[in-house]
Amino acid sequence: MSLYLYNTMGGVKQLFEPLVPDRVTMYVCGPTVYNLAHIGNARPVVVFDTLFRLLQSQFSQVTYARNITDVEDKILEAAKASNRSISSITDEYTTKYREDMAQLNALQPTLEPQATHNIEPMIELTRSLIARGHAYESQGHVLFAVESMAEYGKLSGRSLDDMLAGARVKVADYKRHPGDFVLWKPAAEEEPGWDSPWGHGRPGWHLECSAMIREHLGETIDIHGGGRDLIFPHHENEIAQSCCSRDGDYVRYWMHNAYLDIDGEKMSKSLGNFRTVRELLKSYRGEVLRFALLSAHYRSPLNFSVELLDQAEATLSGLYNALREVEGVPPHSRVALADEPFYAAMNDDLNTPVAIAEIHALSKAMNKAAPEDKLGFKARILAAGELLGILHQDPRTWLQGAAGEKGVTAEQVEALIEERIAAKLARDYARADEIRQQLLEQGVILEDSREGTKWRRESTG
RNA sequence: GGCUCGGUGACAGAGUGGCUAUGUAGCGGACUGCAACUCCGUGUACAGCGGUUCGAUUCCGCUCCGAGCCUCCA
Repeated sequence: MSLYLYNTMGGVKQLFEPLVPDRVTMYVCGPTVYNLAHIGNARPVVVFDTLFRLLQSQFSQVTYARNITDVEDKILEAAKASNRSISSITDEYTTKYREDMAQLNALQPTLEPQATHNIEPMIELTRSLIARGHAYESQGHVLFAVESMAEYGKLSGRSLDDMLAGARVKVADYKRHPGDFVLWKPAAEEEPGWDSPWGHGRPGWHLECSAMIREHLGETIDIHGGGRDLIFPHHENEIAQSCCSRDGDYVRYWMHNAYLDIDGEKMSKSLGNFRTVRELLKSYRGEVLRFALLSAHYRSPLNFSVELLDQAEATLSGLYNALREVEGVPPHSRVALADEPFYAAMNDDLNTPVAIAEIHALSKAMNKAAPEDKLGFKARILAAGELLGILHQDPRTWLQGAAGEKGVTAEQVEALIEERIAAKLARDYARADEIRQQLLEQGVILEDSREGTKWRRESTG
């Protein structure tokens, strides 16, 4: 089964082949830890976690790094505004970030390098850029000279002329060219900083990724991912830094996810139209959020709304309901992934909507299958779910433990079911219906079957 | 202004030059004591106008609308 990925560099789907056979290196831009992650920030996490799972299913050694940016102007501002130390802020939000992403069933990356622990490689990188004539020092800053790189702008498909034409930024007087960007900047006495050949200072935004990739993953990596909005300038500048500091490739496959829209507008911190993951987890289980994020292809914008989450929850419950009907856990027999339609969809540039549709097809087939065949379908559904990071819970737990769990307890429900069974045996259908109605008002749905009465909580938003 | 990317049925969302995407919701039927679940069926969906073609939602052009990047942002 061949994996095809859309490469932003070049703009076409390509067959994915790691540089070193059976060994994959992937780096994804992680959070700047100065506040809570919003659901838009969670999209790349879920998308690349899913890719991580897919890669692990076919390559024996997959190294996945996701950085933590713990030095940045926003953090300094946050510290100043709240009168707290930098580290107390970055520690708090690093922890919360990990907690939130774990709720989305995102696996821990292989590595989580932190910027402040990798200053030396950044200084080294800067030094080599100066030595090779691609960077210069000016008024305490070290800047990358974009004109020194013939291919600058290749990833984002823009030329220096285009950028100048649209320049809305006032150009700092220490820049030779308006497009030059900061590698190292001076820090005021009271600001955090590190000693460098260019004085007390701190790194520019783009520097850490280039330096940490080289430090932890190597000169050339296979996959680099992040949100679309990072294409320019962030990733463009990373390429400039890394490619100009030595010879050779930097990243072989660039992948970028589209963002979440709210009312047709991008969800973003600056627009203020965001919902934090932490807030949403109060109303929806992490699996619902994850499923919702996977319901659109990663390169398409996704309309985010309460309706989307409610639909996601209803859909998941339908699948869990089908799984509950099939008693027993499939043996750990290998599902032949290569033969599975859902696997083919995943290998087609991570086409999760189609993969999900294939799970529905399996679910439907399982419902109609002869009893002895059902377990086989269940195994295939669970294998598909595992690849997507969903359907990993016990169906009963899922169905009976909906978010909130307000109202009646499981024990009360069971007791009422007993009473209702007795009423039914006595042909007291009025009482039986009364109990059903009473439970329904508490958000509990009963399902009678030959094997007895099952129940589940209604999906709620 | 420069550079990109989109407009699919109530909602979400794939995909394709001619064949049911899929799901949620709705409607009809089977099943059920009644329900639920499940199954079966169901909706003049592809922004508009031209063009290419035997045939276009799918290719090309134009128009309208929307979004993104160019400045911190997943």
